[in-house]
Amino acid sequence: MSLVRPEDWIPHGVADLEPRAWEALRQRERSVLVTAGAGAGKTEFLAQKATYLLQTGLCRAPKRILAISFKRDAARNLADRVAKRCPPEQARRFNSYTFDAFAKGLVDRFRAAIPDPYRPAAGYRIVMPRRQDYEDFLDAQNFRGINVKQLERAIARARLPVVNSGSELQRAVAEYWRVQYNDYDHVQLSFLMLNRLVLLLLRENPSILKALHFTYPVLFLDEFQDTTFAQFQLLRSAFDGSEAIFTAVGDDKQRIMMWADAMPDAFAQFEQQFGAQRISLISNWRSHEDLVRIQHVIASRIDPTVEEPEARADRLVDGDVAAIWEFASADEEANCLAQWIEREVKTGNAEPHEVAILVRMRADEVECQLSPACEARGLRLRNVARNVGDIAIQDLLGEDLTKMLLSLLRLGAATRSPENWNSALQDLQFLEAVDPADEAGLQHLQLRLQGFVREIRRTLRRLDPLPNSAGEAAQAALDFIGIQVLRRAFPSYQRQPDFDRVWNGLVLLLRECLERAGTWSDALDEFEGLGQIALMTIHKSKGLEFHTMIFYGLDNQTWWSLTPDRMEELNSFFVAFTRAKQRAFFTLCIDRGQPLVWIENLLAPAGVRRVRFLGE
DNA sequence: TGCCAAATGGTGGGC
DNA sequence: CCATTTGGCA
Repeated sequence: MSLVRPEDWIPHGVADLEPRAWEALRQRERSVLVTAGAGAGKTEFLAQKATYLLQTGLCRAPKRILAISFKRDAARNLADRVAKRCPPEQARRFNSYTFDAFAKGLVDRFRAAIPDPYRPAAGYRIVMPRRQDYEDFLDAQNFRGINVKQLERAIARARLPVVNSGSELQRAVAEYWRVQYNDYDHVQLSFLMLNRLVLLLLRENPSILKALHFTYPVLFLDEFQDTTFAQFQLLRSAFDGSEAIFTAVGDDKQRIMMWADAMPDAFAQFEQQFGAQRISLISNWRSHEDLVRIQHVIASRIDPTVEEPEARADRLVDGDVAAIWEFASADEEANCLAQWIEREVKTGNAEPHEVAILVRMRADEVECQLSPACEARGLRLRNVARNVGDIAIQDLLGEDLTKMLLSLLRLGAATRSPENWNSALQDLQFLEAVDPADEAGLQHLQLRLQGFVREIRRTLRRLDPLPNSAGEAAQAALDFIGIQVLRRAFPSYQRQPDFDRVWNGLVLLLRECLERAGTWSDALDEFEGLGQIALMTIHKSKGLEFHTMIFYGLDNQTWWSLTPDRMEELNSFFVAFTRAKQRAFFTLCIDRGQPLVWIENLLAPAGVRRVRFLGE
């Protein structure tokens, strides 16, 4: 593989980088903290920098790049972008993990090196404790002066070994570890516990630390503003004292996870501990200049020193691009919103799935409030957080099982679908662990898939697209994969309850979709949320973008905490506003509460007005 | 058991 | 902020 000289390297898939992005890309002497507002392309920047380092040989085999994100989506997205630009032997050296996957990987690889009594049995299980589980523990162990938040924070900060003495909180943490290790063959570890185990592992094993330092001279950190104390500690314990160069990207104006233990000063800590140079990007590729101007008013309120971004997107709509819509009643609000969206769709301004309705909280209640009015106009609202059975729709859609079964069913519903054929073939190749170089093996898979497609087409023709057919259709696809094969390939489906949770949700949602769809193809579209208006909380919308963003409920009851001195709430408002590519609207209903006068005063000079919304 | 005052939750993610 | 739950006490 021939390498590109650094001075000859050019970006891939984008026209060019802004000058500051070039500076941050070429900085190899020290760590950089790339701060940038919404839509600046922070993730894309990381993908370009990875491509640069790999293609120029500045990161040369066997050295690797370690990229760490919070969400699986983000980690996968980053890996995909690099894989698209680099040949496989280079892309393989770009390791994109979530914090938790990275921690678990270390525990699994070096389990034997974890000192007693913390070394977990090989068959340990991952648990995701919910509030109730912590409460039950505190109840059972009679820790009465401790609440769930305190316990969780204490576990996140505890250094192993935990001494079972001293404060009640410390005793609770020690007791918690003991209880989780009670049945040694079925040790139950949460991700928080895995994090603490990694710290212990690295402290006790300098050789592992050395190996890490050797393998990963380059580190990327995505969404750095949301780093928790535990995660930051893990990074420090793993890479303090190494030569590793970090590239962290983030936006502290979008820091909205402090209530979930994110550090209040992650950027300052990073600059200090890792001697990082701060570089701010100024382009906004998402929103047009009229929106960017308004965004900057909010941004300046959050951080008076922030630079005004340069809008790099075109304005494609006429009329107001931002406003606060006032309604006389909640019913009028629902009807007018549905009517407004219906008109937008009819006039071709925006597709339903390009419109998002965002809420502060309680998306389920808002769904009940808005859904009937939407349905009455033939619009569908998808509340991504809604549970089907025991799993949220958005989680269900992210599951490997769902993705595989969906492409198989798609093959049965469509006459020709090269896209789904390829993804089904890839899934099959992974499931059966067939080597990409094994021509005969691949040939065999193709034949098997061909046979299946014939069969599933027959099945779907025989089964009417009605709710009662959901189970049988899904089962047919699952049988093709084979449940044993699936479980071998995906450890997360080995436990029956874990598999059932996904399976039941899948069948339930498919059944629901078949209630309103006329064909299998429509039902699968409905399943994926095609042509539906997305409804979600601001937190879930982070990182996403929509043609038109409508925030439901800009009143002092929904936003009880949006006061001039509560910074994190203003950040939330900023995140909501900056999801919009073309237009951002906010609804206010006197039924529900009073206007937020200080917010209106802030936005008024930027031309955002409160208007009494009238339907036609 | 019933009453009233005080506390609490609400926004999330991870193999 | 406010609806709901919890806790103390009679």
